Amino acid sequence: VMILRSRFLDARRKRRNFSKQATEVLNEYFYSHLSNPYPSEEAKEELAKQCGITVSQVSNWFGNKRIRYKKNIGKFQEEANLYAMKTALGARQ
Amino acid sequence: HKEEKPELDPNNPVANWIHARSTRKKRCPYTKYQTLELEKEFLFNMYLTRDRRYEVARVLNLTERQVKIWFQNRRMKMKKMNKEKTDSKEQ
DNA sequence: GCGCGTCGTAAATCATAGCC
DNA sequence: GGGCTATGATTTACGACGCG
Repeated sequence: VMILRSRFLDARRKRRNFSKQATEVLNEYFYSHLSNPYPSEEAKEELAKQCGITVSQVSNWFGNKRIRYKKNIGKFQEEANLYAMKTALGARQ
Repeated sequence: HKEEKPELDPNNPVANWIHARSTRKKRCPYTKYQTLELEKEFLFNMYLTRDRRYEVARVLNLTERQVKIWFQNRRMKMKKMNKEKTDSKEQ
């Protein structure tokens, strides 16, 4: 009964945007691998775990991110700078 | 630290990414009728015979290649749905 | 080699969350 | 509340590679 109920609710649950922290993790990976933003299956599993989402959702996120970034690099410049700075600072410590 | 590199490069980092062929057909969403008929056929059998493929393509006004690829994609979708179902079941 | 299989993806499109 | 854009998911179409 619990299973049926949760499945019913899951099916009808509305999509939510990912948490700020999850988006943070995904963006960090994306911008620190900007020359080749194609995580391996293992990397996707690790990201999924860190973000509390599924591997499929990680794949969707990278697919969307790559195409949207490519379509309008200018729009993402500020974001790119932000994460580049963040990883630079992180690498220094 | 290292000399320059990957981030921040004002030059297009996208240049290295793989690109679709310019000859690729633009995606063309199928009609409700086409999709419904394809789903019915898929329910009947997940794999098409050559004759069946020809018939379906003719009736729905699609190419045999489109029908073949639709079935390939549909099988991948089913696989994904099954995986998600079993994944959520065991936890 | 051919022909059809899966796998991963690009790109367009869909659906709607969420902001102003 | 209503329009509008951002965002996550789904749908076509292929390239790469495998197998019989």
